[in-house]
Amino acid sequence: MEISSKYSPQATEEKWYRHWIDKKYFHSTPDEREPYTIVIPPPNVTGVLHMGHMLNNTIQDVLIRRARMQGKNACWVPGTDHASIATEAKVVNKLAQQGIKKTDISREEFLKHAWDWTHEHGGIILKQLRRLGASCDWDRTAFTMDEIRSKSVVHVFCDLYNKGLIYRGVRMVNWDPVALTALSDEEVIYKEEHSKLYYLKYMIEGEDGYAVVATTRPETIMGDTAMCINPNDPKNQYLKGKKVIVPLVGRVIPVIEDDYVDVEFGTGCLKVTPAHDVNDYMLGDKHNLESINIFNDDATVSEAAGLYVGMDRMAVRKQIVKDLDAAGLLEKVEDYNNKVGYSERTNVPIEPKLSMQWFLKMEHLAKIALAPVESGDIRFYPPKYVNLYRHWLENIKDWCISRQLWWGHQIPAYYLPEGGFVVAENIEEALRLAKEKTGVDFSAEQLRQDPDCLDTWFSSWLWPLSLFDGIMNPDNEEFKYYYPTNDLITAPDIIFFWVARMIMAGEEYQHKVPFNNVYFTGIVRDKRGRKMSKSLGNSPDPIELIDKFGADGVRMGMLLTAPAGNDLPFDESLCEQGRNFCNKIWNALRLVKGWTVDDNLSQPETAMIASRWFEARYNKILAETNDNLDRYRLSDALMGIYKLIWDDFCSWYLEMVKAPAGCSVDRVTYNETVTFFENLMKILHPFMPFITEEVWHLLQERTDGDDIIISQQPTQKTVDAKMLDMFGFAQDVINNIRKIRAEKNISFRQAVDLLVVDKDCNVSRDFDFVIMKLCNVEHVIYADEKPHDAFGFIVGAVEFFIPIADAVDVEAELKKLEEELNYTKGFLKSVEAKLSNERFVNGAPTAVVDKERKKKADAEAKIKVIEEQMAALK
RNA sequence: GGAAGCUUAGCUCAGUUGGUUCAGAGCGCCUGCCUUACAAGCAGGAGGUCACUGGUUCGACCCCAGUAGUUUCCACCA
Repeated sequence: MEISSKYSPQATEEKWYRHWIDKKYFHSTPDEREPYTIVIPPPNVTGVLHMGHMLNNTIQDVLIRRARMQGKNACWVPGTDHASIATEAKVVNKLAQQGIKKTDISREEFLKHAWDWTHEHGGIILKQLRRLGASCDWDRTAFTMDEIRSKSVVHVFCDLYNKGLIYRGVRMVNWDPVALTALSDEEVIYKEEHSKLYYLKYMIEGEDGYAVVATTRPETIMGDTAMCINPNDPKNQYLKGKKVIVPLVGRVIPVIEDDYVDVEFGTGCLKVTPAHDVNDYMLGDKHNLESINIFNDDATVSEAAGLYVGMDRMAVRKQIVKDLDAAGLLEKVEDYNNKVGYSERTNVPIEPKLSMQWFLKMEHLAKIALAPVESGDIRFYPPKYVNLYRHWLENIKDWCISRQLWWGHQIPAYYLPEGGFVVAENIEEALRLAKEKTGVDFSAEQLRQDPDCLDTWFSSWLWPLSLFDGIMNPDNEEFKYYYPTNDLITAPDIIFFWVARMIMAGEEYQHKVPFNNVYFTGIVRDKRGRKMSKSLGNSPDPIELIDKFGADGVRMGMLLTAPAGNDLPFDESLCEQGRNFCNKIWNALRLVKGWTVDDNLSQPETAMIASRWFEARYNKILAETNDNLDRYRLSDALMGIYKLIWDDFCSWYLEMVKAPAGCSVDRVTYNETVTFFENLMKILHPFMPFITEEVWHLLQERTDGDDIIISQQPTQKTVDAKMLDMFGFAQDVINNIRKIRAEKNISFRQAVDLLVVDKDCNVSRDFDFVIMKLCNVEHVIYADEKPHDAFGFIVGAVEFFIPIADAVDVEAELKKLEEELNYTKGFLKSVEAKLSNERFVNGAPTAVVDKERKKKADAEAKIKVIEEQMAALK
């Protein structure tokens, strides 16, 4: 059979993915098997695949494929998230390009545009995941705004409202002046900035003097309604009871006292702007101050300010500084580093704003979410995130869940014509409640639904429940079968946004955890350690990578350096390594497929030994692999398999069993080799699904449905440790011979003899044929005497020589032996020191002491051999 | 300001209750090879005071304390 010397992934990958889909291998329905469930962290519906998704979904696919091959009913549910702010922003932009302003069209018209956009761009990312080989149950693809999920969200809102956990009120919230919506605390990112600290003069009313206030935001003085000092501040006692004049504005404001003010900062005088700062708001509340909102929603100056009306806040800052300076009211300006909150989505500075919003009380939910993580019902990998999680929950504030957006789940609150509101899952129910509340019959038109929609995460947090319709229909068979899910694979930056809240929802609605294990991936960075981002342009296109290296190659590249929770410095060369590995496997296949089998041949001794050894080696690595996977150590598991295939199978086993050029191989060896190969492909399959399926089918004719993806993982057998030990000795011998060949420039083609001086008959002769084959040794001769012209080496306490007619450099040989002698003597000394130490012999466990005694005996034997050899050379 | 993590070979990282010759792996690097599966390969090789200082112990990469560097999270005083 002609097989190309290079593995070509493109055709293979497409072929097998289609085959798996046709066979419905990804599809799961409840049955008597143990379920294994993963729900995908839903990507933004209009997003495109980036390296973070690649990592995350590769890991999920490894776990799901392994579970499938363990005989579990594996179900990986895919879906997308409507991503309220992000998607709405995209639609607004698109409309703007067409000259349409959001404010000029109705909610219904806008939503139609949004749905069009969603249908046009939605799901691209899910198609891209297919290229990666993701074995999601596509029949179950869900969307956070589809019917079941939407109903679930509305139901949960009403339920929590009825439980008294959701309330509406005026609070200081984080306002995004570009997206024109409130945000939750989690959506604000603080960035360090080099800014200025401005010292402004506030004239004291009725006096000549003035007080100086230090501020980073001079543009907010139009909203000042007080100056605050610390009552215990000696340097500002003179201001007590006074009134001061806001510069430029001319408004007279009182000096209030509060020990909130830091005496050390600036001048100890604080301007109080209750409408535009969280702490000032608190002060204003406490001291009954007036609150003047000087900004419009888009952060331009409002009429209420009286000055600079209509200008943007940043422009005002520049202008007002000039004006203050011109008026002699600016004392000085200092450089200052502070942190400014930015909107996670639109990347503009947040404006604290007083507004009417909906909130979810968190005290109760935080409490029920902490318990399962503390108790270990949910395990975090790596566990360091437990601390982070606990700290957040213990300091949590109420969750602002309303957004002034249209793309999302509209808040199911209905306002009555004469004030007041009812919360209901639908309009009929709302009408009923309205009548119950007021005694009046209203028509649907008379009720006005709250125009705001809910935070995207208010739907995401129900994901593991709502995917199986567990909110609306909690008794259904599917939900009972698949929930709780097993593993959640996600990035640590959404531990609060998503992970914590899913646990809350799971506990609140099922009194059950939504998943048992959470695997936190690292963040994919570039070679220089920078986070991959669109703006930096340092993120490779995953699809191009797959085109270049194959999906299996890229998967391996992602996994090789990705222990849980560690950042991943991504480098294309990792994918190259993955591609090379595919090629290695491919060539091993070419070798085996090139063999002709002769049924009349009996199995050579070398092959017999090789087979026994590889069986042992394989079982050892299989045990390690299973252990690694059980502990979510995917990189280590993959590396173990990589070395098992490349080093043990290809470099050792195949070299041992392959017949000389032109000769046939016996039936037993052939069959054993194919079986080994198959088993290797099975344990590799979860990591590299395509090439393993291809090789599986090329190794043997398969009946319909005999596919590796649904095969069972090999069972683990006991490891023949003695065999591994003995073979290790033979490997030592072989490596020594190769080293001598390399050092002495003896070509492999030139056959040599091997002389063994083994007085105590320590060494098993079973491996002689192996040594002969792998080192091109013509004769293995057991002798009592050392030859004269020979290069020697020692393994254990056995001497080996390669006689060479050419002169042996006695000096060099002696030097080599001398070094080995010194090393062994030094080693012996340290062992003897330990053994002569009474406290060691009495204190250490007997097993440890026995080991030391054995080390001593071995070293002594070796020293004796070396000394004899040196004497002979002299 | 508070908290947590990290520091082992040129790079990325293992090292699971202190005890095998325990100082490791992969990649990279160097040397020699187109040996009839594979140059995307084969064989061999070199590289490290385990951040630093002190302590506990018969014995420390491992446990404790401190120092330095670094990363992340939380909070935020204008």
